[in-house]
Amino acid sequence: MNPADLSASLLAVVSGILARRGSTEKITINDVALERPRSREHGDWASNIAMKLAKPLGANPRELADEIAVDLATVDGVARVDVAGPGFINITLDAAAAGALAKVIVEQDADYGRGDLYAGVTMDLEFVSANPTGPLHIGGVRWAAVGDSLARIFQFEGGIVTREYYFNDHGAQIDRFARTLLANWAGEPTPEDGYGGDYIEDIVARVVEAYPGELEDIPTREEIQEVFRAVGVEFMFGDIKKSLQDFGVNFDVFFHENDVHESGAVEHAIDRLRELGAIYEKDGAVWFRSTDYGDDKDRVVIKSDGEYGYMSGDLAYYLNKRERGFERNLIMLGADHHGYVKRLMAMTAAFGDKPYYNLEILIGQLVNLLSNGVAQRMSKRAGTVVVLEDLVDAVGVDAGRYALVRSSIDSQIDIDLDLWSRKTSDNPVFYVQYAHARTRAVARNAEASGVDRAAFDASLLTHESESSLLGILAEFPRVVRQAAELREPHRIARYAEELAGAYHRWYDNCRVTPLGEEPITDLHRTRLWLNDAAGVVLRNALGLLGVSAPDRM
RNA sequence: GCGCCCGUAGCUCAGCGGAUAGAGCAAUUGACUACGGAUCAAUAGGCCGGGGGUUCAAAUCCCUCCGGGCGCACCA
Repeated sequence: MNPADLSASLLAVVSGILARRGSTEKITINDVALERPRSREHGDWASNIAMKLAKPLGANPRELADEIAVDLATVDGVARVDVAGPGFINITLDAAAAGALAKVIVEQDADYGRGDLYAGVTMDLEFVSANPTGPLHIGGVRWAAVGDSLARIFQFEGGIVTREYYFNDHGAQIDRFARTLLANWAGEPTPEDGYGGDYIEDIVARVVEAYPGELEDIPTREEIQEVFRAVGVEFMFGDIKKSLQDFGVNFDVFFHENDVHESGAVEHAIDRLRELGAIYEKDGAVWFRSTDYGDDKDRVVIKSDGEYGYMSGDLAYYLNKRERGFERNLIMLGADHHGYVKRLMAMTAAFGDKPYYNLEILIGQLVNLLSNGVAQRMSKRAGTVVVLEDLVDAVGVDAGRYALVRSSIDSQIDIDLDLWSRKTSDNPVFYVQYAHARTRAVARNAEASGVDRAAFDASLLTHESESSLLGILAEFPRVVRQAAELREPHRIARYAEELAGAYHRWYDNCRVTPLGEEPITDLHRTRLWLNDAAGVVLRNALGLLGVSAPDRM
């Protein structure tokens, strides 16, 4: 008996009552969704359907609840149904019905929790996309952790997911980067709009090293700068890729902005908008009439000097993604880019697509760094950069990823570097990982003392901590689905913590291996199933976060 | 001025229409001759930023004010 079965039973019961009352009120499976009560004394599952239906039926919610309760109590596997408060229906399953789940989970193993929310849907997730003008700073790292986790969640829900990095190797930022390298090489001061930071010197040295001849022999300054641009960007790009790989984030596509310009895709996109009547000319420039689609102001696509405006690249890139066949396109951006949302949605609508469906922009708040309790301002140009490697060096990949993915992206998060670099375990990731390691230790001990999974009798799982653990295990598929729908991976992390807590409590109360000379019984064997089920779900949850589930710590 | 996000326990943050608002850390107390004590049990700590409104029911939805962060170029 899982929540879906129970919902179906409840639906049948309520439909029967509606028919009996001669009501034309229509209800669906969504109306009878069960929730897990906060307090254990309210049973395993609760429904508020009676309160929802009371008004349209003109009925007293408590009486209606009583009526539902009587019928529901006859359902197989339901031990007790109580009506409480203003009309809550609290359902308690019998131990056998609730406990059967443990075996199901162990048998489904890595597939437990998998859903079909996005079955067969092509999805492109674009994230990080930092300019190759420096190492990955901490802000970009948040999206690496969150974006990769989201991709895993979508895949778990059946989505056909592409992880994509938009590599901006075209614009003025790259020119600034090249000029900075050139100036450093020539022993000149860093240009006013250039980049600071120790890595500049390093890159310069590597470019000099990599260049087959002598840079001094190149006749013009422009040509030398071009060498620094091409080779320097390549190095930077390689460094970023490697950092991400080491962080467990692997992109399927690295898309170069240059391609979009060189392939004629920009003209193609503008032509397309022109056909659709969304393009006009004014003051010698070419404009996209984005205000027709909800934007605050129209946007320049070709400047009066003939150069392409910034947005032209976005137009071409989006169209390119659609032409590559992606139904859903998600872009993750930092809060400093939230102003883009309207114009990108206007673009989506102008192309005849559905805003917030074919294109979604996820805006995440910035990460603050605290050092000695003082916020550090990050600036690439000033060189006060905290990069991915700093975080990994301080706390490791697992803790780093977990910490970044544990909070809602709507919240700014503070990362106290002093605290984190202490490597103490005041980070919940250890709590969760330890719970998993413990499930493995218990399984090892069970094997050593002769407890196996030859028997399974769910009716023996009667301890309070067992029904509590089972209730949480049952929720995993719903949590995954919700995390996918809301694009909120942090829900998985919070769930994992709750599960770890329930597991530790169960461990404290219920032994899998017998003590001393006690004989091995079916209770021990059945508990081994439950133990392993908890291990499976902890492992699956951590897997969705890109965090390892160690067997030993 | 306009726009987006946030204001919940000492700290970092969950909860986003339901029943007594939660977790981790920090504090106090207790449990190791019991499957790893990296654990567990207990105590203490909240006008859920302020004020209106909608609802049977609001931390959650709407309005407004206050406070904080980030944006509003023919820059990228």
